[in-house]
Amino acid sequence: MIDFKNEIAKIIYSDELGLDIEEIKNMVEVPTDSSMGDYAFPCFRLAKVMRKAPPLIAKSIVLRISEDELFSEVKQVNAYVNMFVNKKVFVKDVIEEVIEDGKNFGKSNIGEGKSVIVEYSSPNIAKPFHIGHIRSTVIGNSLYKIYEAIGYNVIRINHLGDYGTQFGKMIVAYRHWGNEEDVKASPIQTLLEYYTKFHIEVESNPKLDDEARETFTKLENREEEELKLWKWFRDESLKEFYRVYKMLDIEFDSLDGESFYSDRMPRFLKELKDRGLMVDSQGAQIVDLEEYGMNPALITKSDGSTLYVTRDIAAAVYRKETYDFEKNIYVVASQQNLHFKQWMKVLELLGYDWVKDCVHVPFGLVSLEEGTMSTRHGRVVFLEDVLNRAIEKTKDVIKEKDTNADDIEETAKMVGIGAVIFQELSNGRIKDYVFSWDKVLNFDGETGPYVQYNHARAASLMRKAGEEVVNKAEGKEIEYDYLTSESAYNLAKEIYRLPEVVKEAAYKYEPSIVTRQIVNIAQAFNRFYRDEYILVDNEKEKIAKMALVIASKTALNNGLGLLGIKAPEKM
RNA sequence: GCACCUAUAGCUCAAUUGGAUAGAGUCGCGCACUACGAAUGCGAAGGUUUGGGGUUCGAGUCCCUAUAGGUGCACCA
Repeated sequence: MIDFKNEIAKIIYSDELGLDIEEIKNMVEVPTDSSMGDYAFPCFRLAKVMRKAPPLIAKSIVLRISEDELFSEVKQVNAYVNMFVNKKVFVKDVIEEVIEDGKNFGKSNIGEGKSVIVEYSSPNIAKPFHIGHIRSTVIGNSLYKIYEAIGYNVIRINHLGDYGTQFGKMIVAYRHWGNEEDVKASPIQTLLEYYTKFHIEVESNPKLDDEARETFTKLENREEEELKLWKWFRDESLKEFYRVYKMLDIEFDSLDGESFYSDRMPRFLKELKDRGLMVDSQGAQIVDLEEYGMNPALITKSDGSTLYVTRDIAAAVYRKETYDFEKNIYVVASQQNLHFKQWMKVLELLGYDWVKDCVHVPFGLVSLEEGTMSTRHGRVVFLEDVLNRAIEKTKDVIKEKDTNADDIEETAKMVGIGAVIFQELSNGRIKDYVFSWDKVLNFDGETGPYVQYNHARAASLMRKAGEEVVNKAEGKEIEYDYLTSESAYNLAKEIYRLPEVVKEAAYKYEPSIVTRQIVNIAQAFNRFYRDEYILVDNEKEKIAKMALVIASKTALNNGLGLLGIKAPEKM
């Protein structure tokens, strides 16, 4: 597609400005009010260099941009150069590109030949998969799709919380009060009960804590009995996690969690010592970070066992050496901001300069109306329940509306689960939010079902138009004179933006930017649908309009795909 | 106490990174299903961008400060 900002920058560019084309391109903006133009160039910043009043500069620029093929009108308004693009050229350019690219529309090859790692989901073994986990899981999955779309080879890592003192406690609890059948029947629930019981019992019997630490040390030393139990707990938990991953259609390339790095740590302990970074403090080994305004990083406990700072250091180095990433992205809650700053600083002090390519992508807290989530106090909403209820709700809606959905079961899954994912990805990640059933089960307004609905409606139009018309539209036998209306043009404009929005989302690690754009496309499609009757008798007009319908459907489908949401043909 | 994050319409959120008259959805109100899907559309209403200073041609956006909420701060992850 024509890169209008770039075209404008090329025209405006001249040596005396002291700016390169890329800088000028970044100055080109889209006016908030489209009646002022499709693109605008503010001249304030040039005033200093050129020693001329901004409006005069604007005037001189206007003279250099001819009203030719690309622009139908260029005018100066105060310090701005306002440009209106040639609608016919623009609509043609967009439609032909989308039809040609099809499923690849929105993609680019910026990342070709390069790898990024996305670490996401990372639940703790033997703990329930609850609504709090949806954020990392769904944001990470979307970032994977977004980075893949801009050409990167993406490695998806589920950094399981499968190690640490907690497993010492779990094993101790199992030995005291557990039995095999209960665990097999309902692994996570049972293991959680043991874990909770441990915390109650330890109040009156502090020796249990010592026992747990010893047990964990045995696990670290890979003693057979402990290792066997640990592996069993892990496998049973994973089975339950995968039920949810399957519903969400999410996969991973690696499940190497914390345990995987357990035997890779001595190397770093040595490096830290050799560099004189390791300090003894109250029996523990620390790296002092006071001069960087941080608390010390705890490397090993007084009993010699390691902590998660150490494991994250080992993990980062392992990943660099294994995958040679350009970027190593961690989708982890903002509560861990300090932790990430700490271990990254330690790596920097060790001289690993690539640590600058490790990015923590934080997100805000999910709480319940009753307060912050707490499995031990029963304040928890399971993700699986949320998905199931969304599916049930969708079934009710389908029955009530008596729609033309073919397979109710399948459609309800697409729409219900899509609604939950969409909701999660519609706000900026850093925002905290309070989980609400009303909100997650609301399908009106700027929601997943709304976007899917418009996609289904476009599909419906294609079915009604018939194969012949669709084929001609896809064969680009299009008379663009039929697509000159304001609503057709605005729709094309929103579709046009998708590829650049994908890049922005990648660069900012922010899927919600894509979410917002597909809402814009759906809204513009709706307006086009309202303003113009599409299945007209005039064959050529019908084909032209169908081409725009197809382009809209493609854009919606691809956009939803980047969020990890399916686009039903009927619903 | 210190550090980081957040604060925009009744509610949930945007605002092209410092640009023109701050936009959507939702709630409530009033409309529209006898051409293509009402999970929809249209209209009106809704604002001292938390308060106060500052920086400059220009500030919701940057700086300072106050307030409110959240998160984190040594042997859990």
